[in-house]
Amino acid sequence: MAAREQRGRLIQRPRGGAVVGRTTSGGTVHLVVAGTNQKRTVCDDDVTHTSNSDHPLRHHRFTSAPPPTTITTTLTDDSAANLIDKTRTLNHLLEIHAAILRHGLHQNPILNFKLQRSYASLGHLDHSTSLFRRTHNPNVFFWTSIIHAHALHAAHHPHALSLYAQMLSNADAVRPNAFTLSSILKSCPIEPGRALHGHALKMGFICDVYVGTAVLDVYARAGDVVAARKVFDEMPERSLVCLTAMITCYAKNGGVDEARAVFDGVGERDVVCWNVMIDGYAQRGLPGEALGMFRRMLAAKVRPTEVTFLAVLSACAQIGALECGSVHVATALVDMYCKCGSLEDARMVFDGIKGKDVVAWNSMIVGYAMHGFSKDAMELFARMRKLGVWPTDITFIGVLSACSHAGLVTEGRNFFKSMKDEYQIGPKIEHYGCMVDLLGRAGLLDEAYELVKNMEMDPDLILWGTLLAACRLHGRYEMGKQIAEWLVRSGLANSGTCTLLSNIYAATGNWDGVAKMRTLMKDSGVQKEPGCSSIEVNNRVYEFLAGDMKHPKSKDIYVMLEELNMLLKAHGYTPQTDIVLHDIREEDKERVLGVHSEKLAIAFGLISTKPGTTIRIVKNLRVCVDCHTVTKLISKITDRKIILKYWPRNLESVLPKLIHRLSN
DNA sequence: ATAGGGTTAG
Repeated sequence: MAAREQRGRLIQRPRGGAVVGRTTSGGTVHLVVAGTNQKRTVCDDDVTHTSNSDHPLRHHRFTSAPPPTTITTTLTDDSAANLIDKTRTLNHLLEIHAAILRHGLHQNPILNFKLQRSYASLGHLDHSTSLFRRTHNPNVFFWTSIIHAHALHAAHHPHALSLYAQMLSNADAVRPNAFTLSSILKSCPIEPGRALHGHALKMGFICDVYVGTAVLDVYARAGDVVAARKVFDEMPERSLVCLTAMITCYAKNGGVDEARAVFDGVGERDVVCWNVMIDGYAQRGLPGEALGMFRRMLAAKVRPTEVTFLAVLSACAQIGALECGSVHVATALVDMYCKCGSLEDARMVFDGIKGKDVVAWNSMIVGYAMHGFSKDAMELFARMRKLGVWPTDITFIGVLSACSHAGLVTEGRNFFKSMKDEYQIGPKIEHYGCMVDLLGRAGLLDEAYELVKNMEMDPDLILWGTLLAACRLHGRYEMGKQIAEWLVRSGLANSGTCTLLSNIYAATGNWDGVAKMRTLMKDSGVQKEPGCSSIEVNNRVYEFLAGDMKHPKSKDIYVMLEELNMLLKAHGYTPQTDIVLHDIREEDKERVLGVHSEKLAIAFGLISTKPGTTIRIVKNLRVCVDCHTVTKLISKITDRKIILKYWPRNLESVLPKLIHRLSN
């Protein structure tokens, strides 16, 4: 045992210091020892041999963690190989190893090989090396495998080089091939790397795309862009990995533009390729470009990894927007994409999060629910529960509003009940809000009103507003009028209440009431925030107010609107003029409706983006019924996906702001 | 029968 340890040290640090280089002369490869510049031959005795009888594992019994598979007494070469391939834990591997020794199968080089690889891949290089050391005359496969195992971690690179040197100078002189070369190149700094490049050229290995890429990478790591490019240019074929190595080389050595040029020429990009480009921009201090790339990556349906998040985080940090950990950042991104209406992008980021916490689940569930993807929200909730993640009150906001959007009254009632009974989460006013919305939308206004009256807390204006909106939706004007007038009388009303009451008056033809409300709103100073719709085109955010003429393309926008109007009417659309709060002529009402800010934004989106592009509008106020109908029709007529999102300004969070900032 | 290349901090 002591002798083996001593030999181990000897191999790691040969006489004179670490092996860092070697030279080629006339096709013969010699080893150069650092510091001495002496040539040295590693003798065969450096390789330890052990026999089955003295193996420490022979009588090993494992008591902790039962093995996943029972090892039968009839272990064969094939079944043993099979077991090794399926092994995922060290304990199980040790168990199999012991069984192999007990059955005398340890002579089988394939089994030994597989064991050695398994130990290495499970992160136990020590076991792997010790097994390799006990192997008689390892062939080129064994050598390549053990060298590769050492090449995977920078800490073991000197040892990998030492092993390579031993392989060359062994009595049996195992000759390296392209596989061996590509493995050892990973461990090489520029100096032995350059020599190996020469060797690869001489032996014709340089034509191998793996070797070529590894050589390119050696120069890239050393910052020799010219040499790397030369290797790249002379390669007979270029894989995605090779292209990525070239992009990395440029990106890391101050040539983002050159990197981008190569990147643009890549046909099918994978996540690593995108990561390199995103990180390249982030490292060059171009966070806007980095985030733009990230968005493009998501658009290309490439799922981000934690490396992506790191680069994106770095870009965000440069803008000074984020100061939190990576699950949090990823969740913030999910949230951001949900709020911007990009549910697919949000989902892509969500799926990439390792170790999702309940906040991450909540963001995605609420995101789906808020955009009417009730089924997805419910499915995600079920999956979350299956994985044992305990819901919070926010989860139920998502679940309940999903029920509300889908009209699932019974399910909603059950969730509301289970929230208290099963999960011990006391409903907050927001949950009552969801229930009122659910019942209200379903026309069950009396039940909704009862719920509000029996709440353990005082209803707020949002809750009343929900109920009032439902009253208007189902024509329950009397109930709505009573509630709203009471709110106005008790001085609780806000602009929303007044607007709704005006709506109700207008709907019932009570123009005196409408006029009274207008005066009241003016006098009491309750002001309606002007409706404003924004749209992002070519990385710029454009804002529109109702009847806006300030946009340079206003003329085109209005021409487009007129054309749309014609088509809409041909599709049977009639403007819902009853929502207009002015006692004016019918055609004037139509005119007022026709220039609502979201319609202008949509028209602008249609004339300034390519056919088929999704149009995303964010509006600060709720979208009126007419605009909702029109938007759905326009989407159908123009065959465009249109996302019209209500997002109040005062609730705007950091990330949507970030997007706006980046866009300006 | 058994092996290989590209992305991660200031």
